[in-house]
Amino acid sequence: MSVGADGLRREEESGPAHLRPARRGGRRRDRGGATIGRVADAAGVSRATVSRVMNGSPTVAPELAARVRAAAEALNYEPSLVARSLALGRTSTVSLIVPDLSNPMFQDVLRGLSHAAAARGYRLLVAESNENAGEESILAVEARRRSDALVLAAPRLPDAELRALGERLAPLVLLNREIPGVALPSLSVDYAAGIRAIVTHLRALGHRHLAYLAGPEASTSNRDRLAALHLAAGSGPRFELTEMACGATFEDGHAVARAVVATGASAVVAYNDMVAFGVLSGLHELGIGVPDEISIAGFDDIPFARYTTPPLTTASIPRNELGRQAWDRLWALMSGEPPGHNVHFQPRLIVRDSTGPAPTGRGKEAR
Amino acid sequence: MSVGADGLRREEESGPAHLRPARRGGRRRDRGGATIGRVADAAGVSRATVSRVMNGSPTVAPELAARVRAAAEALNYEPSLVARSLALGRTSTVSLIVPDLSNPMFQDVLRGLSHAAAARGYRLLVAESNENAGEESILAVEARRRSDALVLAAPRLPDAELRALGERLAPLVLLNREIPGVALPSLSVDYAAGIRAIVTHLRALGHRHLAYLAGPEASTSNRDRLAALHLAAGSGPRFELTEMACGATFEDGHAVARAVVATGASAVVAYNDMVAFGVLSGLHELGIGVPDEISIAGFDDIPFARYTTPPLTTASIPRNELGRQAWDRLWALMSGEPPGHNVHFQPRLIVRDSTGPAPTGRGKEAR
DNA sequence: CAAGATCGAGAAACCGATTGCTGAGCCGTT
DNA sequence: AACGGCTCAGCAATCGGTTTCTCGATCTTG
Repeated sequence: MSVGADGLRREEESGPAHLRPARRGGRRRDRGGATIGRVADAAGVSRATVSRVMNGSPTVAPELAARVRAAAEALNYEPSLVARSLALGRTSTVSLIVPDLSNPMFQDVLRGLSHAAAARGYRLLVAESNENAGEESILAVEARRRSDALVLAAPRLPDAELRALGERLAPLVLLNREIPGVALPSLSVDYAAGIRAIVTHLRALGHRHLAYLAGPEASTSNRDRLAALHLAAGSGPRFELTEMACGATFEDGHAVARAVVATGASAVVAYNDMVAFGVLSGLHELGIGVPDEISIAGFDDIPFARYTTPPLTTASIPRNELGRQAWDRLWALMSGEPPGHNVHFQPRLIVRDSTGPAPTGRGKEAR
Repeated sequence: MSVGADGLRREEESGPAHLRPARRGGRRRDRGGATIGRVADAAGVSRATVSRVMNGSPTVAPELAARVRAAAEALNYEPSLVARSLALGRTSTVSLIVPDLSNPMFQDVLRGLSHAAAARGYRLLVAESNENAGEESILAVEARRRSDALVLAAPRLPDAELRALGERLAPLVLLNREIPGVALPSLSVDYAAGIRAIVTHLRALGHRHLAYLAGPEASTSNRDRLAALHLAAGSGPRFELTEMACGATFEDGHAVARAVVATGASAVVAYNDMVAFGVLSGLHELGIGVPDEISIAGFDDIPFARYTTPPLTTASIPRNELGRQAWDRLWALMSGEPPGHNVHFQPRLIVRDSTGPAPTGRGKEAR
C-alpha cells in the first residue's frame, strides 16, 4: 500500500483527521460474513427488501426478489440469527436443565423434548447441574436468559428459592416438582403410586421386612417415596421397614449391598434402577441369590432393566412422553395460554424376575 | 403534568407533531423487561456507564458503580444476552450434532463436552439427526449459525458434501470422520485397532469362524471395522468370516440371533455393544450358551457392558475424554490457533466373560 | 501557578436484523 | 383529465447491548 504518496486514498477513504468527529468506516469491526446490508447493496435494493425476500413476504416484485436471491447466493449470505433474535425478541431456543445427564430418565426427557421442539423449529440448550443445589438456580437463570423458555428438573433446589425464581424463569415447566401454593406448571411422576404398587407386590409375595435404599436427601422425589413407604408400612399388619442412606448411582447401590444383607430384610426397594443394579451386582458378588434370598425392586424402568440378571422388577414411567409433554406445555405457555392443570404420570409396575416369594425361616436375627 | 401551558415540555420532549417524521415513543414495542437504558435513567448515568459496571470495568467511580448496581437491583435488571451476542459477535454457545442421542457413546461425548464448555462459560446446543443423512447437513448449518462452533458426528454424510460444508461450519471438529485431502480437525476412534485386538483375542481362543454383525451401511465407522476385519481375515491361516447386515441397536442385534446361529460361526463380533446385547439376549432366548457355544464381542464398552450376563468382552473407548478433547480443539480453533494434528483414540480390549474358548467338534454344518 | 498528563463518564456509532409509515407510480373511475 | 385507491420499495426507528472517541475535571509536575 502506498503510504505517503497519494492524496487520493485519503480523499476516498480517509480525509483530514480533524474533520472527522467519528470516522465512519475506520471504526467498523468487519466480521467478514455477508450481511443484509451487503446483499442489499449488491442487489441494488434496500435492506428492508432483502429482509422481505428472505422471509418470503409476498409483497415483493418477482423480478426484484430474483435479483435479491441471486445476490444472496453469490455472497453466500446467511441471515444472522442473533440479530434476528434481537429484532424479533425471540430466540427459537428452549433450555433443559437436569441434575445428571448420565441418568437415563433425563436422557429420554432430553430426546423427547428435543424432538418435539425441533418439529417447531426450536433448538435445545442443555445444562447439567451435577446434583449441585447451589448450581441449579444460577444455571436456571442463565439458561433461561439464553432462550425463550425453560424445562427445569431441580430436585435439590429448596422450595422457597424455586418459588422466588418462578416468575423470572417463566415460561417454565418443572419436572417432578410441585411447589405448594404457587401455580408453577409442572409435570411429575406419581412416585407414591409407584411405591405403593411395589410394596403391594412385595407384600403379596410374603415379604414382611423391606429395606429402602434412600436417594439423595435433598431430593423431593426421594421424600415422596419415603412418605409413601411409611404410609404403606403403617397401614398393613406385621410390616417392618428399614431405611438406609444410599444415593442415586450404581456405585451407591453397590456399596450398600453388604449392609443390606445385615439388616435381614427379605426385599429391597431401591431409589431407582441404577441403585437396584448396584445392589444386584453387590449381592451377586456376595453370593446372595436374587430373588431366592433377597428380592429387589427398582424404579424407572430404564432400558437396561430388562437385560440384567435377573431382569429387574421396577416401576415404569413414560420418559419420552414426559419430554414431549414438557414441550407441549412450553409451547402453550409461549403462545400465551394459561398454565393449565399439572400432569401426574402414573408409573406402571413391571414384574420381572428380580422379585420372588419371601424365603421362609429367615429373620433379621439370622445374620 | 401541565399539558398546554408550558413551552418547556414541548421543547424537551415533544414539539409540533408535523415536525417529527416518526414519533419516537409511539412506535416502540415495549417488552416489559428492564433494559440497560432503563437502568441508566434510573441511576442517572449513561448506558455506557451501566455497561461498564455490569462488565466490571475498573474505570468507574465506586460511588457511581454502587448507584448503578442499586438501580439494576431495584429494576431486577438482567442484560440481554442476545443483544450482547450481537454487539460482541459471539454467542458463547457451541453446538453438538449426533445421529442418535440414545447411543451411550454420544451421551458421554455430550457430557464431556458440556462440562468442559461450561467451565469456560459456554453453553451447549444439542441436535439429533436421527441417523438421517439428509437431515445432517441442514442441521449442521443451522446449528452452527446459532453458535460459535460445532462438534459434528455425522457418520452418514457423504465425504463430498462434508468437504463442501467444511468451510461454512468452521470452527468445526469432526467426530469419527476424516475427510481425505482436507484439513478438517477431527477426533476419531481407531476402530481398526479395536477390531484387530478383538480378532486376535478370539483367534487365540481357537475361533476360526467369525460372524460380523455390520452396522448401518452408510456409516464410515462400520466401513473401517469391516476393512480391518477383512484385512485380519486375509492375513491369518484357516479363518472364515461371515458378514451379516444388522444395524446399531439392541433390536437389530436381537433380530439376527437366529441367523447368527445358522452361520455356524463360533464367535460374533458385533458392530457395537448395543447390538452385542441384542444378540446375547436373542441367543439366551434360543438356549444357546455364551460363551460355551458362541462367543460374543462388542465395541464401545458402554457402562452396562459389565452388568450383562455374562459380562461383555468389548473394546473400550474413552468417551468422556472424546468430549473433553473436542472442547479443547474447539477452544483452540476459536482462539485462532491452527487446527493441529488429528487425534486417534486407541480402544482398549476389555476381556470379560462373553468370550471363551471355541467349542470343539462344531462346524457350520452342525446346524 | 501554569501546562501537561491522567482519569472518568457521556455521546454516538455500531452489531445485523425487522417493520411501521410514507410516498412514488400505476391503475381504474367518474 | 383529474382523482381516489392500491402496490410496493425505501426510509428510518427499533431491538439492547458494546466500544471508540471526545472532552471536562482533577492530578502532577516544573
